[in-house]
Amino acid sequence: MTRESHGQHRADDRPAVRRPASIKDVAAAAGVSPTTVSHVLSGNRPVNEQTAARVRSVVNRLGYVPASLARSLQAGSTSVIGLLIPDISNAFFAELAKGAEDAAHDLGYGLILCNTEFDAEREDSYLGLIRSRFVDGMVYASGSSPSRRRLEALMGKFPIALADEEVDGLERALIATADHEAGGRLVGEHLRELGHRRVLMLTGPRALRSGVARAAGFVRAFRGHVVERVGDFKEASGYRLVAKLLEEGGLDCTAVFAANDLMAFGALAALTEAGLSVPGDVSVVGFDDIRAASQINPPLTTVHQPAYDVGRTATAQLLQYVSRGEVPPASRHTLPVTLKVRGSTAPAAG
Amino acid sequence: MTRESHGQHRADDRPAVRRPASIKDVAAAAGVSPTTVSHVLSGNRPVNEQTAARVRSVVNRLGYVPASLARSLQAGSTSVIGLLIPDISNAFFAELAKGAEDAAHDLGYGLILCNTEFDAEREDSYLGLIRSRFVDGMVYASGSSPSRRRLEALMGKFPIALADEEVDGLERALIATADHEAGGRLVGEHLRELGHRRVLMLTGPRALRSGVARAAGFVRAFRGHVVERVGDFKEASGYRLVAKLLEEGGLDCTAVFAANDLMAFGALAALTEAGLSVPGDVSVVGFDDIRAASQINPPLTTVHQPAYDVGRTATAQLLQYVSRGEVPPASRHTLPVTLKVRGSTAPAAG
DNA sequence: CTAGGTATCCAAAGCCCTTTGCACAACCGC
DNA sequence: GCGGTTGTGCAAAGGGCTTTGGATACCTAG
Repeated sequence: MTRESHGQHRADDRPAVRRPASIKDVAAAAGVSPTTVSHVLSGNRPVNEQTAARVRSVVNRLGYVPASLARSLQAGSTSVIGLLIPDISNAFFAELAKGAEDAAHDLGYGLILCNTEFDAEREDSYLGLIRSRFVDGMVYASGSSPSRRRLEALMGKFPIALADEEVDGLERALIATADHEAGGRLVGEHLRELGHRRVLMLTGPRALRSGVARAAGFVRAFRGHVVERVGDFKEASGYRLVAKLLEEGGLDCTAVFAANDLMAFGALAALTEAGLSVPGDVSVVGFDDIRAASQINPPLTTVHQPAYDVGRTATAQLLQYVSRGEVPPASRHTLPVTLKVRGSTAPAAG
Repeated sequence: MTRESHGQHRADDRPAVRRPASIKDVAAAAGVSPTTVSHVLSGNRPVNEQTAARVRSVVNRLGYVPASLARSLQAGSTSVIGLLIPDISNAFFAELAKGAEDAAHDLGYGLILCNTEFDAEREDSYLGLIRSRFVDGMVYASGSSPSRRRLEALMGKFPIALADEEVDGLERALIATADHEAGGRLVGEHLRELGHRRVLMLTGPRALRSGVARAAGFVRAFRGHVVERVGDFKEASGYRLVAKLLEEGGLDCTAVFAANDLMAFGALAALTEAGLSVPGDVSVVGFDDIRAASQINPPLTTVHQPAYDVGRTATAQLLQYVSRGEVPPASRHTLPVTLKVRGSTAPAAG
């Protein structure tokens, strides 16, 4: 009992946060029932204009704002979705996030940022958001492979859209993705036309289908010798892989194709440090066309991915169904990519 | 008729989304009361191990996950906060967002991304999130000035933290910001030590307090002659201002200090085009240390801002109070900046 | 004068969960 | 045996909102 009174009202101590006005307070102050207040605010049923005016005035005076939580509970949906991405500080995902945010905001939805750092545990904790129905849906862009199984189970029960990502055996899914295979093909053709015959390809983790598609498209179009090294889409890994090869006695390739721009940056740095000139000695190609790609020296030849559109399309598609309480159907939206030829590629030396 | 059959048999069709199991369903299936289920799951009160096991098995079988919405309603808080920024595709804010997200996730909070594009209307709609108590707090990083007044009113009532942002006359606020003044000072000292005596300073709009602080710190430490030109933080303005001075008969300065990296890039381009060598003839310094700064040629000497830490600190501070249901006190956290000396600065010629 | 609107408003039933006060046994030491 | 623990589980009271089926009063028409 003493403990209770301690919490109740510590006389000389004002409460940490004053309880905000509820619909009951408004009703009482206006001399009507909560029902009427609700009707005035929502317009769901007609209310006598005089009464309505009185209610509105009280609402203003008390600064009443309906608790969206209660409304959501009653409505059975929150008007919030999640966006699951590995790394918001990667310009590609930032751009994608912007597209997703725009689409969500257009339809009055909020967007919860789920940054996973490719950490399976973190991803799971964020997927809890949808299982506990705190979000009405989820845009899933490139997660950690360990959770694929879990994702699969979720997709049947909850509205999920895949952005720039594919999942083996998940046919029944809503997917918006750039044309990775075509992107790889464009690079393959470009390097081939420049006379390159031996290329170092820095891929991402094999579990990510998008990366696999890029590599496949490239190999198919290039038709030369391809040395493959597996990285993790981070700048450091591009640097490390190339530096290691150089140490071990030479690259033995006239070009490097990195599966994303960040790794290309890393490769560029390693090459430059080793005294090699780009594109004089070695050509470098990236993928994504993040902003820095055109600002770096030399400007990076890369495949432009419509990151913004991918995010926007995936989200808009998802919401089209979520907002009607439906589970989205299987459908695929493949967005075109383009090759941006810049200064980092040149005809093969020799 | 055709339309309906298109949507599958509608008469006795299952609903679009099956109603998920509630605590009542679990209780009924396990032959206990909802109370007991709650206790089993929360551990708030001891439950007979045999009963608990039975409940847990039913929970698994039904795939029951408590509706976080109901829990939040009852608890009076949602464990979600908002992050309001102008542009997530700007690398600085993406980094800041990452810090904020990390801090939030560490404490089990979700983060709603509020991207405003400097649009006052959009900002207001997002501030509704906090007024309707859908978020427990808000990290506010650089909003549109029109809403300052509104922000001011909010700060008294709701938990809000300012990130890398200052507001005139808003003393009673929780603020985390980089030490802009010190950054300017570092640059001032650096150029002074290199023997520069006349410097062209490209500032940002005077309305932004952070830019003003940078300039003030610089002037104080440099103690030489400073020519000031006002830009707008964009690359083009850096180019334009320098090009114009060169046309009008010479720079008459041995160094340029731009208030951010983008303007420094512009300045660099203008100088190079005019046949001047950097840093041979003129030294150039930027501010922010965005990625491209180290990749440009020559690599840019600049002030590194801890964007990640600013986001993280602002959020962690906010949550420290929010998680206890308190309104955060006025406090200021100034984070240290560092000077990155790279290839764009050298001793003054002559 | 009554049947059938129409305009207004309210009571009560949820939405799904957690918390708290009790009830009921079974058991303890004295 | 008696007051007093422990262990175990339930009923009921919210938390703040929306929705829905009346209730009430007042009218209009037949």
